[in-house]
Amino acid sequence: MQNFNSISVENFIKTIYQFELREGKDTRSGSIAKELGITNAAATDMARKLASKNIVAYQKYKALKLTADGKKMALHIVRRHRLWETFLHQVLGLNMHEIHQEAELLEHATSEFLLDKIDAFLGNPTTDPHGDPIPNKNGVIEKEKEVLTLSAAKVGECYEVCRLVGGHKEFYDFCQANKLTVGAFISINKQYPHTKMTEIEIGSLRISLHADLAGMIYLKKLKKSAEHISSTSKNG
Amino acid sequence: MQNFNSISVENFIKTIYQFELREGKDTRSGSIAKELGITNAAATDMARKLASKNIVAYQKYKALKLTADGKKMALHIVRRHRLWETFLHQVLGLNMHEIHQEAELLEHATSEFLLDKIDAFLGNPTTDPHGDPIPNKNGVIEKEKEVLTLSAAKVGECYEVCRLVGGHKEFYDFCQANKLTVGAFISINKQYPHTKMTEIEIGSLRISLHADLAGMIYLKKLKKSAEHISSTSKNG
DNA sequence: TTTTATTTTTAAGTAAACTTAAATTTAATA
DNA sequence: TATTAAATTTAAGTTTACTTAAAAATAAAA
Ligand SMILES: [Mn+2]
Ligand SMILES: [Mn+2]
Ligand SMILES: [Mn+2]
Ligand SMILES: [Mn+2]
Repeated sequence: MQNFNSISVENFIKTIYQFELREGKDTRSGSIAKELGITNAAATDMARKLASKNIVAYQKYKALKLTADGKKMALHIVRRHRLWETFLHQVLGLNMHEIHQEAELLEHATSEFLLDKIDAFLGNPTTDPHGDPIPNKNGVIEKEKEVLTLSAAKVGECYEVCRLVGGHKEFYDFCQANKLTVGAFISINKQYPHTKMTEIEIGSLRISLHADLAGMIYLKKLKKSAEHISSTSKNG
Repeated sequence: MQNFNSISVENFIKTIYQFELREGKDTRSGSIAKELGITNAAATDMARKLASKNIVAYQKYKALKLTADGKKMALHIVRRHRLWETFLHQVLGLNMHEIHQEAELLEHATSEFLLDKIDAFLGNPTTDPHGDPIPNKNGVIEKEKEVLTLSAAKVGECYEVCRLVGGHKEFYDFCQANKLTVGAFISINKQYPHTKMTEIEIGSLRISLHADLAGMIYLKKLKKSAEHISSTSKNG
């Protein structure tokens, strides 16, 4: 494609891409800086530099946006990240948090050649262990399905957990401890809008989650009945 | 152990370590610079910097030497490199040259945690696919066996190929094309000291190699007879 | 042992990726 | 709307890992 980008540049581009998608996150330079653990000044410098290379569409004081080129780059990095996550999970058995951490480094040290080998070895997977879609070799990614979070789910309905969008250890520890894994089946017992709590049932467990956590758990509605569900859970 | 070293520092330390071992290679700053593709001036800078951190024992105009600390660091990098090579070969089926290239990058992006997982997955291997020993977790490496190269082998004797010390694609391509793999059995037909050629027999093949290549192929003497050998070759 | 060639070091400078501190702009609030 | 607060940008400076060019030291050749 073009010459090679540094780790700092790759992380910067990837972060903008991810923040553009996730609601509740903006792509102002300050937010990107905070996520990357650098100062606002450094983020501005980087934004200006990438703008000169037509990777970022930069306007002073405005939110950062990727150009078409930038987005394509981001998708290639995301592909490396998610294929590594899938590989580390399936082959070496690392857990949700561990795969993320390791992939964060490996994504910057992986040739196209090696990536193809990993992809083929895994049988060209389309989602990673967190339920996130893996862009294909051309940078094409399955567009976000009409998903809803646990916070927005309807009382009485049954759902399948299809995505865990966290990133931090504590979140995944909580999910694992409560059998909230991708593919798990749950039903909604009650919503408490004022306190922002959701009470769910998973297997024989009944747990209450605050929106801070529930908003990171994405669901897919099921047709099946609740009774049927409890006996066919994929995970657990 | 200590804070983290950059990729440049890791490659520098590793190169000194490897050049210290390989005969025909010296560790003068110019040699290291050439190997790393940097200028002599840059190598001198790095040597002085690492000397200030007690990683390199540096004296002006003298060959570079690692301190005890430096050697320990080098062994940890070598461990990462060789475990990755083994993993890529055994799990993803990459060839001799490919594993080296990829490991050259991955070795700098691998946590102790992940390395332990890889090590355990492989069953704590002690040699990599090139026949090179893998240092253990504490940086202890099996000391070089009394090995001889193909150039120095005796006519009429039988040997097992135990190490391919090349590094460049063409060498490995040549070896693979001629069934010269680690574990292969060969016998020496003739030595031509003046032209520095060695004629060997491997299976039904009879090939002649110049010392430039033959010097990179290490052998272990066998007790078995040549007849027995041809029917029990591990590789091929 | 001179002279010459090679190697190494020093000096000065660059680019990337940061930092802190001050100036500017935008957003929020009284 | 005027004032204050928060975010962003600019300016200036640092560290790392290089570079080129000149000076100094070592090694090789005459
Ligand atoms: Mn990363
Ligand atoms: Mn993921
Ligand atoms: Mn390397
Ligand atoms: Mn090797």
